[in-house]
Amino acid sequence: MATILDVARRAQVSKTTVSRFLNGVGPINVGTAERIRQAILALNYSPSFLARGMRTSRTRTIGMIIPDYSNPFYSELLRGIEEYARVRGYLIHLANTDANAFTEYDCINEMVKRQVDGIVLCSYNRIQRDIDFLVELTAKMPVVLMDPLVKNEPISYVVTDGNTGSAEAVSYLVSTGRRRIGYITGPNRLLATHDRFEGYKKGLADSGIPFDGSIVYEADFSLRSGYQAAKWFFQKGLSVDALMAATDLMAVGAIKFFNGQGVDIPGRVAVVGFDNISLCEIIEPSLTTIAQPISDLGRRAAAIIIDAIDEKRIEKRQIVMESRLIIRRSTDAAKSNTPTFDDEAGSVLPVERSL
Amino acid sequence: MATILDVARRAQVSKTTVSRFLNGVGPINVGTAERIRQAILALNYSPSFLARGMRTSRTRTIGMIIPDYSNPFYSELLRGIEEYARVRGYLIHLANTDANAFTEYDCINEMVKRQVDGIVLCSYNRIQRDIDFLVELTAKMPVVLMDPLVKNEPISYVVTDGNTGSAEAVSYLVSTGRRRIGYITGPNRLLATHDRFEGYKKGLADSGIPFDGSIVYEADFSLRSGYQAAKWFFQKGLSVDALMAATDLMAVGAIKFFNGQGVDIPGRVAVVGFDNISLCEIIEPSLTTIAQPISDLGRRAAAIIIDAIDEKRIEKRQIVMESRLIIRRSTDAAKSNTPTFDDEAGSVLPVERSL
DNA sequence: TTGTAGGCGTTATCAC
DNA sequence: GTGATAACGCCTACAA
Repeated sequence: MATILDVARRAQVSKTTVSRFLNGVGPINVGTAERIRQAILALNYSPSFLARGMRTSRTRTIGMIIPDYSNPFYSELLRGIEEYARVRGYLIHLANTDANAFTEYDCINEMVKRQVDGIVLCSYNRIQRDIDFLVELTAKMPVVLMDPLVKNEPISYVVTDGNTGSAEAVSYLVSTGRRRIGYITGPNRLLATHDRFEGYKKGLADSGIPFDGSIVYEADFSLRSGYQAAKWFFQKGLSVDALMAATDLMAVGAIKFFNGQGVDIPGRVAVVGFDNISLCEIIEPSLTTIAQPISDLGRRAAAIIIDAIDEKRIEKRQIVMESRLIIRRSTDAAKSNTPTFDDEAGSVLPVERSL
Repeated sequence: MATILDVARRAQVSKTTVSRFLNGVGPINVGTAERIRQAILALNYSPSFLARGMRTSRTRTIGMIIPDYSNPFYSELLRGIEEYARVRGYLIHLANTDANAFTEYDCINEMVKRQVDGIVLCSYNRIQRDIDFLVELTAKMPVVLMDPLVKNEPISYVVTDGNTGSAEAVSYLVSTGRRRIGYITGPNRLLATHDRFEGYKKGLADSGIPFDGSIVYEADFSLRSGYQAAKWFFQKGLSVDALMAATDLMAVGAIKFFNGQGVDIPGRVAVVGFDNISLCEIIEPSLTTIAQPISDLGRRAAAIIIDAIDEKRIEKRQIVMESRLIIRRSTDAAKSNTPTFDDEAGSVLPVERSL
């Protein structure tokens, strides 16, 4: 590989000048610039990321840590991040934690050792020691969470408002005549879980329906756990006429169970998910859901990190995106099961708050 | 961050000795070693990847290039690669090409510039100029393809034998009384496509059924294209009693269409996919498929690269894994739609051939 | 068994 | 406008 020195020699200048040319700093004689350009072309030169990184301690790399490859939500998020990052000259380091707290810790450390410029963390891990660790980390490099962890901590995040959407979904269900609305919640330690659950309760309150903890099941976001949740409701006599789940994956699991038992959806029970992953249009009945602008979340997370680096200000930003109810067949028998093959749902206005 | 010099000073030795200690080369006095160990611990030192990379031109990074985030096949493959790589101290650089040849080329170049130690390429791109480019690349660093591109080129690959499995599936369909078996093929330029298609033809021949090109539809591996394929068959009068697709995603698309039209599966038409992604158990009817050991493919690809680096021999390896027919409801009404929540299908014996 | 010294390819700080 | 020169943190002959 050609080095900057090779270019310098060929253009008959010093490496300093070539470096200046490359980084666009300081004035350069137009003729000189042209000679350098030629030399670079002729030698097919491209600067060494390693050497650059060593000098600048910037690697043009973003670390992304996710808990579960099998959830298409993360694939979609990844897409948003990776596409945006690449356009701006960044590459992604990807690692999976299997929702394990120790692995998560290891992954973060590995990324830090690799000197990534920033980290997008989809954490499943929520004890105070880890929060402290993250706050400390945030002081050293941009970190963006895809779950707001704990309120009032000075950490950037990009999330979807799960409260409003969930409340809206409840109202919608009530408007279609449902009264006993069960809920499949996620891991209790996640704030996103709380948000959505609170929205569900708020929706009930808005409709004057008393909250009933006996029709709430705690699952773990996985398809399997959704399946088991549905089984639990079923074995209890299926006293609900609607079921909301904190994620699509769990809702799909529930539908699988109900389908297997011949429970009519939406006739006997309506089902509502959260996320709007592509699975919603594949499962039958197609799944009504509270849509997150998933790849947009990713793009914004990447933007926060890259802006922070490029503009050298590590300022915390907390972005809350709006959700949107998408009605499909699992709550409305008049809807079709046919996929639309649409691209991502239209734009939503984010609510942002700077720290 | 502490440097090797800090450690050296604290342990009262030279950087050389610390370096030796770190890399386990040359003899070191046991007492000295202990002092170094302490110093490293006390300073929370860890070597700079950048500096190391510069000296050794190794980054402990593997580049992975995939064509499509929305296909769970790649998520699963990624999982295999990433898990295996991490255990051996490697991290993944991930990039998506959207099945675009130019993007693919750019991605490869970006990875090379980043000095990844090897590349796992899921290519969608097959013109000779690119093959030459890859052969050339292979001389410089380990490259593993997940599609054998062109036969007889000295490039490593890890693939599943699509021929045998497809033939087997045809025999199976015939054994259940099917005679008119249509086929949804993939992009013509991919060898994996050919492989599976040839297997299909072989299966027909084995059963004494004449091949009929008029019931073959060329699609592009996407769900949408499978949907359209089914529509095409349907509009032609649905003269087939079975339909095989070169990927699960296309088969799922086809099922979606048939379900929408009220076409009975498997009664009116049986459907068979290829891959065994988790979607097979989510779609209804659940999808009979020719299973690839997906995450195993990933692990082996990663192993080839890491072995090549660690053992410093860039030897080409071509691994062909066996597939396995999994019968579900889309071909057999007696089967259930219930997901098994099994982990990956049992082990299969790979056939390997070294160059 | 350990230390000295040089260089990997950049960028940054000075001078000129 | 341009060029020496000194780091950045590590590995590796070569010496001792």
